[in-house]
Amino acid sequence: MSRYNFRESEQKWQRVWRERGSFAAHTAARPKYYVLEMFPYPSGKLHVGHVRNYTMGDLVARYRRAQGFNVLHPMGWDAFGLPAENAAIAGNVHPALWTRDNISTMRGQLQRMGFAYDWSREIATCHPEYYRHEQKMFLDFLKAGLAYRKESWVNWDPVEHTVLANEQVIDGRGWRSGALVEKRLLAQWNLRITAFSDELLAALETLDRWPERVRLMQEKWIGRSEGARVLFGVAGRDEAIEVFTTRPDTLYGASFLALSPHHPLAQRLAERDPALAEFIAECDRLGTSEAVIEAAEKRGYRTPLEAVHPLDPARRVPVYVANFVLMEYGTGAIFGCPAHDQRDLEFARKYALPVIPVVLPPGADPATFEIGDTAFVDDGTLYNSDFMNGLSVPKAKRAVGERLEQSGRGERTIAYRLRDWGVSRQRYWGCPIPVIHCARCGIVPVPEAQLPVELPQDVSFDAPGNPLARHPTWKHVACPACGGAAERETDTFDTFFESSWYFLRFCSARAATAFDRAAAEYWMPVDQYIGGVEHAVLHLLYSRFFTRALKRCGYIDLDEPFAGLFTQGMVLHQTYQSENGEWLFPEEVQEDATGRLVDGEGRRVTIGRLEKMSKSKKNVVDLDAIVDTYGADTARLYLLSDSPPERDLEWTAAGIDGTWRYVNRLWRLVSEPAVPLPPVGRAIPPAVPAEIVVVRRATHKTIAAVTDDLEKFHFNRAVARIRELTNALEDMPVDEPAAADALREGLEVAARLIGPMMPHLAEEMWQELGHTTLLVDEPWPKPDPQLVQDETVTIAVQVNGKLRGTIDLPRDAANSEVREAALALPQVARMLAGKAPENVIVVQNRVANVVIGRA
RNA sequence: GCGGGCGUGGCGGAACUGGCAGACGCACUGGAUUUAGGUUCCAGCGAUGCAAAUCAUGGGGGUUCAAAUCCCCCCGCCCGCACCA
Repeated sequence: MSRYNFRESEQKWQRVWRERGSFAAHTAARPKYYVLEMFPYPSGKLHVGHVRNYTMGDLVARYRRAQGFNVLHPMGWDAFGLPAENAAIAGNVHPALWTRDNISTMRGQLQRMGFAYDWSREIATCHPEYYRHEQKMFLDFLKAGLAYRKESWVNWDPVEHTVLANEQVIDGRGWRSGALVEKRLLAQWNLRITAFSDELLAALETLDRWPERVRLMQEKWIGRSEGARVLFGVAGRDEAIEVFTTRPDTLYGASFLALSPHHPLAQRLAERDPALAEFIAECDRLGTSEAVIEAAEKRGYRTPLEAVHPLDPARRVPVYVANFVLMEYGTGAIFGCPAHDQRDLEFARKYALPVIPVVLPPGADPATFEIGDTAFVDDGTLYNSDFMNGLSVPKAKRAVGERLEQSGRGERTIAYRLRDWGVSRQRYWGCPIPVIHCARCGIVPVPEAQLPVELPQDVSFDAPGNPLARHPTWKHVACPACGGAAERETDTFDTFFESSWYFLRFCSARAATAFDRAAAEYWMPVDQYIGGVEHAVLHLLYSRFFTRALKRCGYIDLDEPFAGLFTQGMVLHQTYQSENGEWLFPEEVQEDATGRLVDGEGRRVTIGRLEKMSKSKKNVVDLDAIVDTYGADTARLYLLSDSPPERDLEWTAAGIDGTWRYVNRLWRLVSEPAVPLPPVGRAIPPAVPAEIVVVRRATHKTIAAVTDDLEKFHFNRAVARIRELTNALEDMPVDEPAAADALREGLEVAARLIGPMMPHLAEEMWQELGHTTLLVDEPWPKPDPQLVQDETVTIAVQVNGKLRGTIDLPRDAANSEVREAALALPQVARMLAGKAPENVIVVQNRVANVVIGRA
């Protein structure tokens, strides 16, 4: 029995496609389709998670191509980033070389998978030919007021002299140095994404081919909330504290004010109050991560200040500095109303502050209503609130807003959670920010003619700090304005900068400008973007902003870069640990004679949790080994078939084995057909036996179902349908007349349908079936409408909603006919016992429910 | 903490707009073929039960002729939280 020779076949077809330029995209009159997968960071080797992503993208690209679309399907490298620098520090290899080698490895792996990319458009963002254009964009943003410099807080590692990412801060210490992290204020470049807050929020509604959850996450991230700014006086001082609140209606329930540790007033007080300074320092040790801050125990420091209530000057409330108040949101100060906010309530209980209810729940008695452990946060009727008494919450908000505005003690306003995008990084391996600092002229943009500002090659990583800043000559330049001695900016861009416009570069990857406008206007927006849900907010929001910023600067007339988005799940694998707790690679684990899992030396191995594949836990599979053993197509089909694409997938050895067996079954069906096949192109006789019609129906139903499934990204279901068709073809009644014709029809359909998933095998099948064309150039099959619908349907018969039997009737039979047939079923008749049913509900072609009185 | 999501046999999952729960596969069991292993083929496979039947979609409640699907409460797990990409 022959096995499918994937080694020969995959190499052969990859060569044929390459030689024919099958996947090169050109602008054309045909309708375009731009398929894009989130490009990888070249971290070393391709990860199975990447392959899952690209397999889906390839399926879409090949499917749309077969449907006659002019498809653009490019690939490139998000090549700047921290890991290259870490490798340089750890392994004494230059980031550029490390990156180049990784790209070369990973490109080879992608090519082995047979993905239909237009390789002539490959880009790597670390090349000056790429990043020079974003330097120009930055200068344009600067002119347009979309880029500016401001001080912001960062995690500082005092040993390494570097800024740390939140993920590099572990329990308040630098991940490598172990030093206690400090917070520092640093002048940083920012992009004014908040200028587009409303637009970015409103346009989410237009993204109807985006997952609901991603739109929701972005909506919450932008976090528009209507509220008020309220001025509290400070007793005995000529000073005011401005707070932002979404609940100005609860102002009479205020029992304290809380300032962010970074609030200017808090900082000023700390200068003369060592205990407060120590409290602030403690808060700072939490780092900048919002998750850590919010999860930490809520703590406050009581300052000697008392705030004067804006609506009642006789009332005073204490002023705290609290670790949970963020300087970045609102005004960096809040008023606490414990009765109607859970966090405030916990704070009030802890520091024995009064809890004054001012909103009465519907039906509650004002004389007895009290707040226990739970704040009342819903709508109700205001009381204890002077002029607001008796109003509902929305009406009270309006009333207090007007009152504050009249008295000059505040105003209604809208706050966003969204903050401007800090793009400065104190790192070497990134795109240099093209400005020059001159002692006389201040900040001077690098003249466009001098772009790109290239990274110096000769840098060292053997000392702490940013190698760019330490470089002996690079930063020293003449000021373009006055000609005097000046210094380059040594910060580089956040790597999200590169990924915020790469989809535009792909439209004309070798253009002398950032992109050719006509090409971009032809290809954009991306019709189908595919990537991990972990990018749901940052990358996707930055790209949406960037596109708008480019529009404002006259680059392109486009608002939304991604018309369709699909977010796929992760690839998980079992973890294994040895007796001493070390992680083990899957291939280090075996079964012993008794079926227990052991390592190479026969020691007991414990099975850990199912987790995302990661190098640190060693629960990874080697892609090259998989492709060596099973071939690219088997890996591709397995990744598509085992789980719904949006859900996580567990990689198992048994799973890929099963897929490999199917690949061979499919190949045998074509290479060793049960009956000799008729020649290519012979028409199927008009009249064939009923047994053959059944198979032909299966074939055409499969076309319809698979097409529908692919449209809806139900790839696992599409694979199941094709397997059902294969089962039907294996059971072909070969002795019937025209069986061979129906078999050829079914096999050709199977090859076409499986083409986007297993392109090499499909091409091989197509050739084996006698075709001289390339399957990749064949159109997508269309089902015969006559053969898609069955003539009879099976209708479920229920009694009181419980299945009691089924009846076969012609499709679309009259309700009366269904009713009669249902009542005639012996099981039903028995339960009726001669009585008439109370009701019979008939759902066409589906169900008949006989309702019998239960009395 | 906040925001988002998920939960169906031993396992991955299927089930359209509320209409036959378990398609398709993995694993397993029995049988056939094979020198052996593997492959291949046939049959079985949610639970209890001889059967009739009953019970089953994380748990509890509700709406409905009918609920995996809609509503309320609870539990568990996963993802994101702004300098990882």
